[in-house]
Amino acid sequence: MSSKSIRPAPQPFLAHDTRPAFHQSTTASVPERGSVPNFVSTRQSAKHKATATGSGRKVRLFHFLFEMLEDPSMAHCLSWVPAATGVFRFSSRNKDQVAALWGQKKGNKRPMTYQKMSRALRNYARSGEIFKVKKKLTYQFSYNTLMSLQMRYHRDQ
DNA sequence: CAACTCGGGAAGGTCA
DNA sequence: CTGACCTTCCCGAGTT
Repeated sequence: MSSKSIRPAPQPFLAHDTRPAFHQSTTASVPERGSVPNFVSTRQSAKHKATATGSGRKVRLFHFLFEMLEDPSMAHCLSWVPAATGVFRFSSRNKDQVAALWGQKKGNKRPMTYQKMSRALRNYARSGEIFKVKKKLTYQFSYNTLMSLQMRYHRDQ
């Protein structure tokens, strides 16, 4: 012991019964036949400056996932879990689609898969951005992460 | 039993 | 060069 993790272990903020108050999933049997998201062209503009107001960092995986979650056309891949703040779940069938898009955005050599992407997701538990919830293919943004994500999203929109 | 999902250790890459 | 942040591999274990 000692010399390991002196931190109080980050924790997810209680999943259940918190008011949604955010989205409002238009849950109504999402047609499984997805296709291509609306944006697609996520090319990187040579060099991203944005050294203005202290922003201008590389896009992180959780930023990307949040944007996917806000895009209705991606509902067949992942979506918010109703009545649970910051909780989202991947579609068992199309989870690799999200991963593939992430991989393309990053310009990886080999195609990204859910397996590999979830490895990165697991590391988020250590840094406290996202936690795994006991349900299959389900994760939860930490409260702080969710808040900053919403601010960035509405600001950059 | 097979297919999936989950959890990490470990090493490799990219970039500011 | 260094650290942050993944990416890729791999394998064991628990579920479905």
